[in-house]
Amino acid sequence: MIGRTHGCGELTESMIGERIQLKGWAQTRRDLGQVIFIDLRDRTGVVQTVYSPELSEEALKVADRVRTEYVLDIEGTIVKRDEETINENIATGTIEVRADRIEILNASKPLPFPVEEDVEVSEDVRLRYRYLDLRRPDMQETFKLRHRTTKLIRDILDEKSFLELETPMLTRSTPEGARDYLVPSRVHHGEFFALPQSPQLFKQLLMVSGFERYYQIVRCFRDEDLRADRQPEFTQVDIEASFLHKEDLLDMMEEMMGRILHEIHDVEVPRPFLRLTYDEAMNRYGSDKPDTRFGMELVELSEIVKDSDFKVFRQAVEQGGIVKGLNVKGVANTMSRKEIDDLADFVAIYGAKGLAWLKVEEDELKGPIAKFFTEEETKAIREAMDAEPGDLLCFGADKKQVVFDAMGALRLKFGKELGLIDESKFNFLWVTDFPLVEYDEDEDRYVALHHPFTRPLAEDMDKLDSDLTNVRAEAYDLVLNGYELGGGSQRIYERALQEKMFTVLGFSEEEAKEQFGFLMDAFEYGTPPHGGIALGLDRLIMILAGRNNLRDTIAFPKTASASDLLTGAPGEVSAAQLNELNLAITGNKEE
RNA sequence: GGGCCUGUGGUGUAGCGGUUAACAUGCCUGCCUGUCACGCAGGAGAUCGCGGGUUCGAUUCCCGUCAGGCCCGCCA
Repeated sequence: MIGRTHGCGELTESMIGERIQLKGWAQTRRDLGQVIFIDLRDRTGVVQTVYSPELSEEALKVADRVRTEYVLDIEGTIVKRDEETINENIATGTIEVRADRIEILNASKPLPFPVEEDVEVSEDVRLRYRYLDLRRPDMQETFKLRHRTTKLIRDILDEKSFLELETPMLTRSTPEGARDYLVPSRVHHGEFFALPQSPQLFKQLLMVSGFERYYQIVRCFRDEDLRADRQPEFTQVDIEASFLHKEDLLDMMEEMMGRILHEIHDVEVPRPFLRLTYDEAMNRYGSDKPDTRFGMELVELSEIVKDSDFKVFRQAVEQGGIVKGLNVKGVANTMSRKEIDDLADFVAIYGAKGLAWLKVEEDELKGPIAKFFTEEETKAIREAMDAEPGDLLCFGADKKQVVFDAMGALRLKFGKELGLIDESKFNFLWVTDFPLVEYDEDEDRYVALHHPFTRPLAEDMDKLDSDLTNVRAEAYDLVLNGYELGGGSQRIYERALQEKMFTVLGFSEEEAKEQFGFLMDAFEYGTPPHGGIALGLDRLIMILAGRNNLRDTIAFPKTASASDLLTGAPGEVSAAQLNELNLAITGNKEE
């Protein structure tokens, strides 16, 4: 078979008169009887091809049989279009290909949905025919963008002397963190591998090995429920370095992000990135991944209202909780009473028992709770919240976490609904000084907020015994437009400290040894100080591509219920396969 | 595990307690030499996701279930 001389989208006016050969898909066919137009598409773009008796009777006959998405091989000559037949909607609109030979390389059944951009098709149909969905030009663009981004990341890390090293997919299940995807071992009766949640332990071991700078663009697996920005298998840019100060690492990441934004969107990201401590982020935005593309920050009101007659506020503070306000500018008179009341249902999702509110008027605050506040309290609230007539003041009063979650979500909801978010912005920031651990009520013990290998902040080291919940971690999260793009930390590299950490987390000495002994053993052989970060590549691409769903950045993603509609995975396996693995399926689905 | 939304020709939608289930697009046939969302004429294509209930009668109302989506829990 003869090749092609050009891509459809590569043809330009400078090639007029050239004889060329193209291969691609019939995007549309316009049959006018004695002249037929076929828009031919390949991954480079689209060009109009023409068939008529003057060019070739035979080619016209073949073109007559062509249907949408037939695969074609054509030969012809590039000609300039007449002025009045120019199509400004396509890049090659000033020229066309007069074809004298056309061969149908393969036919296509009528499509389940059109291969075009901006056509709404239900998600299940798209996923069932993913190979057609991926043919759509906007999807092709997303994956070209993904390629360019990963190539740039590789180039940058290579420049900085990082080695790309691979780590196992079949590894050991560890109790901390997300639920593992398990793989039964045939050789070892009753034993299982786990697919990696991340290559965390291996990359640390590579530091022990003296590679000093490692990276990997690597698949990770977490058997947890999905979200728009969460898939059970996803790709991480995994980075680890020895002898590199935290500041140098963060700076390098900022440079990387800056270069990506420059390359992909020709945007210059201001550096250094904003930094917020975890406490600051929570207090100002009610989130550890704040979207800073708009203001509307939460306002601390606990002090002002702690002695007020409004029992809900007073008691919240008395019981160790907080009161936060949110000033929603200028909506007091545009929102109906029902719309305001419905906000209570919204915050209830996050565990809030209700939502107090006040409308700001010229000389008073109006609303069901207004009567509870003294003149001084009212004045203080107005000042603290920068209240102006027409504003709607919303209040959350409860345990800290409930207030943060509810008010943070409310802030985001209004930000989106009121159009306060500048979609052209790329707001990066670092969140630092996370708590090292948090208390897990279900497990009745402390669990690592990041993971158990995260180094406590040096100045908090002495609080590990006395004041554990106030020990901060030397950890940092990278946030972009309200998405957690990645996170990392400086690691523990001494056996004693690692052992201490496991003790704090409630591990017995035996358990720690059994599950992480290999790591602690390694620490005894000259382990360098090290730290690293992992970026969610799919999320980065999602934001860069202006999508709001991770599925659009993964070629073959899973549905919200973690199945693959294209292949039908997961599926049952034969009794023979189970036998070989010494496995038996017990019970019913319902149980 | 829980909450909410959606499910009607291939696709996207409309609809309503009683209809010949509507529209657009796609598909098929015919006509057409400058279209580009080609046009024109004709045609085929739907047990209204599935099961049960209420009712004289259900695509429509109710319950359950399945599938897809979003969210909470979970997850870094």
